[in-house]
Formats: sequence, C-alpha cells, structure tokens
Amino acid sequence: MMAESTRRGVPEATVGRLPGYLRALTDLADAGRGSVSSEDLAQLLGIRSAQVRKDLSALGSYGVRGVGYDVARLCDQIAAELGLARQRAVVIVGLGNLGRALAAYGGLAPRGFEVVALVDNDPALVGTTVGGLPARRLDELDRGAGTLDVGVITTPAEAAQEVADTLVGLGVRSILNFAPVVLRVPDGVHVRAVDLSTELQILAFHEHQRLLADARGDEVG
Amino acid sequence: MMAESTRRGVPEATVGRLPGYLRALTDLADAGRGSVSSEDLAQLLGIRSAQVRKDLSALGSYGVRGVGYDVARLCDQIAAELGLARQRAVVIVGLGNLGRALAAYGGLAPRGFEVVALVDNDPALVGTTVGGLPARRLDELDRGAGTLDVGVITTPAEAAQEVADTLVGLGVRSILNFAPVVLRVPDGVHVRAVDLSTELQILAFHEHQRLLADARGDEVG
DNA sequence: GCATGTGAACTCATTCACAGCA
DNA sequence: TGCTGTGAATGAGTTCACATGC
Repeated sequence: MMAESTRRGVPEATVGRLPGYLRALTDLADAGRGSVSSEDLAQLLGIRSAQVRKDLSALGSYGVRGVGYDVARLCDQIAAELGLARQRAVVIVGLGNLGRALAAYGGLAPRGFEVVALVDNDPALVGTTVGGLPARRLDELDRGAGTLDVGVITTPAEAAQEVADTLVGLGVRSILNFAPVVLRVPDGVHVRAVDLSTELQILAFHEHQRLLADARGDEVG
Repeated sequence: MMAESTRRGVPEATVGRLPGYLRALTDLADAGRGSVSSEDLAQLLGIRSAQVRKDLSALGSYGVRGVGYDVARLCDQIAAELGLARQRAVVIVGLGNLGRALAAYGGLAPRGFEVVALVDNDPALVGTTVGGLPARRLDELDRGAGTLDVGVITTPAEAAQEVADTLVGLGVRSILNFAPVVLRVPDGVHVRAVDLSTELQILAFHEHQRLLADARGDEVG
C-alpha cells in the first residue's frame, strides 16, 4: 500500500541527533539568525554537512538551495517531529542524591518536560518536598497524578526492576533508567539507560588503548 | 606486517557493551557461578547470543566449546581490556546539584574510579567539603592533585568549553560532559556526552510516533 | 551432544560526489 | 554561483547458520 505523503521512518541514528539540532537552532534563533547552512550546523554539532542534509531531508524538510535552512521553521519542524507540542509529565522515582538533583534541575520545563511527581519509599523522605513537590510512596502514585508520560528511575539497582514494573502498570511507556541494571519491559515500552560507570569505563578503555599505543611507539591513529 | 598475537581493534559497539558484560559477570561470580554460556549472558544483557560470542571472540577470549565461558577468567579478561587494573583519578568540575550528587556517589570507587578533586569557581562553595573532599578553584588545580585521568564536567553550558580547555591543558584526555554543549577538543582527547534533555526528547519522539501509529489504527510494529 | 567461533548475508549508517534548483 | 537533496559507494554492526572442537 502506498504511503500518504512521505512515509515516516526516521532512522534511529538521526533521531538521536535531532535534540542536538534543536538545541543549535534554538541558540541560532535567540541570536537572531534567520537562516543557516548544513555546513554551519555541521560545525556546531561536530559532524559532517552531508550528515546534516541527510538527517534533515529525512524529516521531509524544506531547505532552500543556494541559501540554507530557515532557522525558525526548522526549529518548529524538529520540535513537531519530537512531539514537543505537548508538555510531558515526568515522574522521578528514587530521591537519593541523583534523584533530588534531577528534581531540582531547571532545564527540563523549558524543553517540554514537567516533573509532576516525586516518589521514594523511604518513610523518612515521604512527605518532605523537593523543589516544591511532595515525595510520595510509589503505591500512592495512581491517585491524583493524572497521566504520566515518562518515568525516571534513580533508585538503587535492586529496586529498579520492580519500579519499572509498577510504572508500566500505571501506563508509563517511556523510561529513563539511571540504575545499573538491564530492565525487562513489555514490547511497546521504551527504555533508555544512562550509567555513569559505563561511561567512565568506556573512557577508560580508550585511555588504556592510547597507553598501549604509546608504549609501542605507534604513530597517532 | 603481521600482528604480534591477535591484532587489537575491538569495534566501538563492542566496547560499549563491555561494561555491561563486566557487571553481569561480577554478579555471576558473586553468586558463585563458575561458568556461563553466551545464551545466559545474552539474556542478562537483553541482546542475542551471537552478538555475545562475536563480542567476546573480539577480545581473543577463550570460551570452551560445549561448555561456555569461565566466569572469573572472563571477568579478568574484560577488566584488563578496559584497563581497570589501574585506579583512575577523577576530577568533578561544577558543584551544583548534579556535581554534588556525583561526588557523593559510592558506586565509582569499587569500579576503579576515585574522585580525587572537586572544583567550583563559586566563592561561596570554595573551601566547603563534599564527601570529605574540599572544593577548590579550577586555577588551583594543577598543584597537589597529582595526575588526573578523567574530568567530569557538570557546570552550566556557558562555562563548559572553558573548563574543557583547562582540563586538556592539565593533561586530561578523557572527559565526561553533562553540560548541554558540544565540546571542541584536540585530537587524542575523548569526550562522552550525557544529556538529560536529549534522552528525554528521544523518548518523546518514540512516544509521539506510537501516538501517530495509534491514531492511524496501525498494527503493532 | 553441545556451545563456541566465524565466514557470509544482511541491515543500518555514513560519506561521497554530483545533479538540480534558487 | 552556492547550497540543498539524493543515488551510489563505502563502512560498521548485527544476525544467520554451520563447521569446529571439547
């Protein structure tokens, strides 16, 4: 069956860069720039211009040959693609140092994400407020919270799977997991994992390789 | 020219999974498991067994056909590959909520990373201690800190590039950047970026796509 | 028999190079 | 002329399927 207008199917690698484009374009818009070339954007993101053009043309975007892309329009285009028209409701589960830091982070609301609920099962924390929001128990969450779009898990590793199960039960279909475990979730639920140790170990690997290369007296690769 | 033993060249995608293997194997070792199959590991990491075998054989690893991999040995093998024999010295720059949370995080030391210095340029913070370490100014960092392996940047976006430049000047060649900017660094310096808004926006994209799909009454992909 | 290790097939992503159009 | 949009070429990563060896 033929597609109505262009068939959607933005490559995952492109999706991963869209927030970067959006950030750069927002900055350009704030600076009063009306249009921008793929080469400029490439510089700003640290990638190649052909990549930029491929990415943007995957959105069905309209650049102007010989001129570039209209900054404001491309902004809107990408924001729409990311579904940022609607504000998202975020719940943070786990109010340790990291959870509290994220709860207090001011960079979310202006980017379309509003923290609407905080959760911790530690009785000492329940009832206290962080950034104006009260902490509740996970099992009280269904009431009064309205629809939740995104769950952020900042619990210890041991608790994370159970939290994820509960969130999925509440209808959450997007999870950002900071706990160092692989979460099992049903099809249709998206999980992204952020792990500090993992990142550091990857950096360590490269440092180690450089060390080995230096010891061998290799040319710089 | 022929390689001495197997030529090193672990694919980047494999490197990204090594910390996950290490975590799973550490857990297995703690649980007293002596050996493990690629299928078991695949389950634990949420990937396929062929992937596991490819990854591990890239390390020149010795599994035993018909049996599996020796847990303790594979642990050592991967730790060696990641260069974790040596403890790494980490400096955290930017002692806002996130920086302080990371400074207080206990999960680093056991994984080979020791926070040896904390930096912030806010006079109100300099001299205070977080997790037993005093906060100093960035320009005092060269003295008494010994060698720094990894810089973690948790400053506001505006300050991040300057901090990165300074760190590079101090000999740091691995940077973990939490600030929402693309850092420019010389060749040979590795940067990994972690950005909360980016992650959330990627999740939002997929949620948005599901919504569109639902509205069209599509089959589940 | 059973699970590893690996060539080959395949899918996904990046880069090139140039046609097409303002 | 200059910059976009894109087919073609290349490269990276994943999956398949089976020969290999304990």
